[in-house]
Amino acid sequence: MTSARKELFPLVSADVALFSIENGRLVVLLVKRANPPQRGRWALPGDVLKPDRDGSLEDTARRILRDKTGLEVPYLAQVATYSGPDRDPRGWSVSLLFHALVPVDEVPAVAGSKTEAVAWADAAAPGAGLAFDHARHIAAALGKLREKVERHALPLHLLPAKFTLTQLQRTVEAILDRDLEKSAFRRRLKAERSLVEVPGEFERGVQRPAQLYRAADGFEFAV
Amino acid sequence: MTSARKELFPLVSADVALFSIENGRLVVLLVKRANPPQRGRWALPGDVLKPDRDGSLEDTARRILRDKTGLEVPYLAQVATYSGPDRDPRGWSVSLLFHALVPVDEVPAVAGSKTEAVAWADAAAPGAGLAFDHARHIAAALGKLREKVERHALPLHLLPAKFTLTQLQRTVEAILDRDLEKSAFRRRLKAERSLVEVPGEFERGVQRPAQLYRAADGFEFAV
DNA sequence: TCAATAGTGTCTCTTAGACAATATTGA
DNA sequence: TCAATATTGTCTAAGAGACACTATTGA
Repeated sequence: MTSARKELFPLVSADVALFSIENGRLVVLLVKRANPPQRGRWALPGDVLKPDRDGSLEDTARRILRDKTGLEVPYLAQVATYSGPDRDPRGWSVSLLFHALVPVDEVPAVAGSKTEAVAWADAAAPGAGLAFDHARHIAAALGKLREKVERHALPLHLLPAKFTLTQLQRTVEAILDRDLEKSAFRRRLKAERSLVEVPGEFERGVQRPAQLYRAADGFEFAV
Repeated sequence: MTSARKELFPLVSADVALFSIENGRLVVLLVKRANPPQRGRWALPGDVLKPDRDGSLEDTARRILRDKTGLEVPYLAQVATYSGPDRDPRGWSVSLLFHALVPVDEVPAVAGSKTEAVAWADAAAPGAGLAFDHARHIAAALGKLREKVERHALPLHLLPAKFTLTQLQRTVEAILDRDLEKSAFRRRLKAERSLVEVPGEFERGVQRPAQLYRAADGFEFAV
């Protein structure tokens, strides 16, 4: 039976690269696998499709994140699909990779509150020894994220509801791993409609207060 | 058994939007379905994954094109994955959509040589009444193609091995559905390394001969 | 010579990068 | 007043669009 299944029906699953910002660094969520195969190794959160519970593979991805982190993510999108007989020791498999963004102010909640072992890893260098082909998955998910941001999509889903332009710039810099020119960056933002000022609200510090902004109504993380 | 399969194992398949140029128009290949479901309706060429024969879903896509058209396409890439319980009457299904390009000089061979009913349709208006969600698939595949070309990827796989700059420009215009400025277009090409002159070879007509070019070694259809 | 298209030159406009100058707060 | 950023302005360079001009062939 197992053999028959192997021959005729591939294993279908979803994996999620959940990104956030921690201390100004772009990080990705890993979980320590509690079950075989690859038990004990770090991996992206993932699970097999449950046709009786999931209305789509995107639903599968959302279910995975709910189960592992308790979060409803504000942004989730397909990155790529991987398939073949050798990716998973259980047999012919298809897995759909998603990437998702979670606001920086929810990061502590994720890392702290779970019984399962979860950890944030540097997105650009998640470490060696990951399960399956997940090192490649992370690289692909990051590549897709960078591609969008390079094309001027604003990763507002990584920020709190209200944020300063400098915070946004630091976030974009963390994703692209390079410094941006302040005045050019701000000029670009003004030309768009993605942001709106929150009138009269400022972030205060030991310096001139910074205007707070929020995402415009109907904002989407896309070009 | 069928019911058990429905519950536990989704149907996994691949569909391919094969694009080419016909009389200066961007066209996409449709086949008339010979078997249920949706028998007799026009659809993208597609088939279910055969785990015993396919090394990946990309292999499935190549096999589909080989079977329906006899062609080995020079370019094939993932567009998106669609999934859910209601897309296909046979039950929970996952289908991976690819787009592919075939050179304009192979178009007559495709349309003519097959026993199955195949036809080229206008890619931007493939007509009503397509099977499944394939109208949406075509739109998505075309959107992905346009996105790449907008980002300055050159669709050389749609052209013969040797081509003129005007032929290339017409091809890009067919994809984007708008006219381009000749001098700006050529300036852009010169700045890249994607093309090389074929020394001493020209396309002749009733006008000044046009220099022939070919894709540079290692050319890839990407940004 | 002319029609037809290949190929080039030049102007302008927009946008991005570099960098400097000014603004406003808490300490 | 000063340190520390926020915010704005200005110069320059690169690239894109518009448009016109020159080049070369067959008929």
